[in-house]
Amino acid sequence: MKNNLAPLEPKADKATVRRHNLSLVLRAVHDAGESTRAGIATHVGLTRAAVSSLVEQLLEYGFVSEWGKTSSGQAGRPGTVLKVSRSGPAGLGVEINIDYVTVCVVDLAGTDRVRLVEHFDNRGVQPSEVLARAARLAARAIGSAAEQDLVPAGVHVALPGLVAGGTVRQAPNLGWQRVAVEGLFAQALLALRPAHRPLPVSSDNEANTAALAELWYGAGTEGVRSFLYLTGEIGIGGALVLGGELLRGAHGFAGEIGHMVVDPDGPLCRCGARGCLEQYAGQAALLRAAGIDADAGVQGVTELERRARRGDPAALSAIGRAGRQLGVVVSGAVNLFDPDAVMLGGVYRELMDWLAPAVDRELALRVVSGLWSEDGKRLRASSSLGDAARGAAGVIVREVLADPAAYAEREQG
Amino acid sequence: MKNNLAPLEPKADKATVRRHNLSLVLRAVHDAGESTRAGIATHVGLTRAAVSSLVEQLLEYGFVSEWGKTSSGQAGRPGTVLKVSRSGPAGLGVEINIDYVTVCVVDLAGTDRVRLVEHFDNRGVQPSEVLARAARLAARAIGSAAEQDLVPAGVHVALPGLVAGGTVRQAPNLGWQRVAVEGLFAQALLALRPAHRPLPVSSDNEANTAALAELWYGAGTEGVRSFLYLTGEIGIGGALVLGGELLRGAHGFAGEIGHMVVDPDGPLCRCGARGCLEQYAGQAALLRAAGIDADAGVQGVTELERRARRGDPAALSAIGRAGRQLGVVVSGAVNLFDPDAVMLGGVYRELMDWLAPAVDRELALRVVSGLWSEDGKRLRASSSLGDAARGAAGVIVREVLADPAAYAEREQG
DNA sequence: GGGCTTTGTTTATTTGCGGCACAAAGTCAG
DNA sequence: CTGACTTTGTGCCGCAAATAAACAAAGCCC
Repeated sequence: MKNNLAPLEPKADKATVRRHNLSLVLRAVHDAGESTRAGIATHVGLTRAAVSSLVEQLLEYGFVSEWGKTSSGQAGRPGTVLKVSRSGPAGLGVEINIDYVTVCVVDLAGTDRVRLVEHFDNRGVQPSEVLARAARLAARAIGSAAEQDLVPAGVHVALPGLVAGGTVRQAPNLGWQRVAVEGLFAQALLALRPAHRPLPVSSDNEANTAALAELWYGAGTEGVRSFLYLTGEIGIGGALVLGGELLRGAHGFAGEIGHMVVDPDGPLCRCGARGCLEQYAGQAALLRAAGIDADAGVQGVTELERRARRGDPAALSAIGRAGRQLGVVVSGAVNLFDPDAVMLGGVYRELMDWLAPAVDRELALRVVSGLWSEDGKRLRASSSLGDAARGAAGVIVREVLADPAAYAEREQG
Repeated sequence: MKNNLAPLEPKADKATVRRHNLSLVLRAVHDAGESTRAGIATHVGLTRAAVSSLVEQLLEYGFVSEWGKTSSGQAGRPGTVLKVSRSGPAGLGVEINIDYVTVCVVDLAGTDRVRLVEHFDNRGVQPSEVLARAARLAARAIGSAAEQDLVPAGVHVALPGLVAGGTVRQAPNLGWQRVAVEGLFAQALLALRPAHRPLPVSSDNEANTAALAELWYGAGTEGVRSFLYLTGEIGIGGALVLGGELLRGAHGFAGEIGHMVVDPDGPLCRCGARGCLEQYAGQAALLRAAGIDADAGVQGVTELERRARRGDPAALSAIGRAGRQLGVVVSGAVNLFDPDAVMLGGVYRELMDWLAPAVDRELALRVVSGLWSEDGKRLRASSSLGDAARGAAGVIVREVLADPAAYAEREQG
């Protein structure tokens, strides 16, 4: 009777209703792209009067703006066009990766308004040094944003590693261990802008925010709200999106697909175990199998693609083998999670043409629900429109959209 | 901008608030076991006046009942004791399995009030025949419940197979394919009780409801709200619970762990693929490896346990090997899903003592977050208190608890 | 220009919670 | 035993936010 109590959600009252409907209307305006009070009212089921009142408040706070009248050839009085404001609150996303840092500012409508990239090999550099560098870039982005009347509501930092509770537990590719990123980044940013109010800082795994970018900004995946996202880089990152929500797991470490097992007695992995997927389908393994220098990095992958395109047998068989192993593991993940689609990102995107058939074959063979083969487009390359930085910025944007009242109170009160 | 729109949730108004708070108070009473209006008020954050009004309504509908006064030695006026009603709405759970059918009625407090089991080999029998048999048992259970003033609010049917949208897509162990269980069961039940209002019928995978039973009624797992549940039977069933919610996947087929891959070139599985976990750690494989007749069923497992207890080397090595393979696959699932715990049910429960060390070793080696070894109790045998039928009944109970107003309206209006 | 339609606002009404006061029913100190 | 104190549960009033209905505004169409 007292077992495994679900924590009770907070009570509801008038204020809750208002907050909820405020967010509802804002998101309706967001999703419609262009709409009127009356349109929103019929869409969300509120009366026109209620929507009017809510929109008035959203206008006041600067979340939406009016854009003249609808001049459609329809009968009746034309409505006032509502759009999500192109100025005001925005999201700031930071991606810290092996050899670059990307910072971007996304407005409420979801468009990328500022983007700064700095190439620099972060391996072996002191974390605080890297974070300070990222903070400088972020500060510049905030400046550019201000020129467009955009004010970041928060920063979300994405990193390649296990991150939870504001700290990087480990990031093997960066060589980091137990780094309090949120604190360090906030500190560095505050030092650069001492006059300003500190920006709320949050952090996440890079694969997670990349998956969210795919969800929110990806092209050609309309209606896909549950998918497994894989990104082949130095390591293999993964993330799970279920019903439009990121699956973070009990401690925030979900999605680590790179160390699922292909062969329990396979080659030793740097994680200490044997036969991890990374040793078969990771970038280094892929290049090595094709007879290319495994440390060649991005150039190596382009070279591999070139050879595959030429029909080089060694390249094709290397990709095919990796694809099969990838398919074996991914089919397991699909059996566990039953997603709508599997998206391949990172280096897999370039190799998709040769990789996909092998992966798909294993999926069709091994996915037990028998649903895999029924329609063809369930294995896809990830869209180029979403990257980890944009997803990170999107996290902030979604927070504002989910509770505009909270943001407004924070700013005003 | 118009990408992957999340469906907007319904608007909120006064009625929504009332429904929400009604459920909140009811669940608070449920969780506390015994409480007073004032206690609930401070716990959920509402005023005593509001709670009074809500409780009055819950009393009227029969969800809670008063049980005299608190006679604690505390100063102040004693409060009226509130408990979840032991009569009124209840949950009816039906588990249809290979060689038995279990039906049980669970009251709002979560106690098992009626339980009927019928042993019968359902393999190869016409689905409609099996469902009719189950419906007869269910009708008897409804009768017994009525004698205790319990009225089922709905039936939830659990089956060993892929079930979604009210139909069993396939249940290899029963030999079923595309059976519309909900419709057939509802029809059979209605035929037995023509005078009564038809009971809402829903259905689910048996592993899913077993996992929910573990969540709601299991012992010794307080605070564990995210776990991977495995049940070794003829096949290997699995389910994922995340933050107290069952993870069903995009089509309802999540949790199929039995066909994750141990060795891509391993023995052929009846699913058509090679090297599935089931071929290594399934009941048949386990018995065969230990030199016991694989068709011996439950007796075979008891025999295996006896031999293991005696120290029979063949038995121990068979279990150890299966444990290792199980551990390999489960570690992959843990990396992907990052649960709090892994629960082993079914035949694994009896073999836990010899199985667990091997499984745990692989987990400690392969779980990449490095969290596995930090505390010891993350691999557990599932509790004996929860079975699939009870979990199924619990699903109905939770529905009522989640929206008592809806239930009351359905009954009254 | 008058009828029709649609939009957005205004006004009155409803409803559910918060705040406060108060009666009820106990404990505790002397 | 009695009065001070504490805690519980319940009226009563006010407020906020949504609904309902009426109305003015601003276009189409004949």
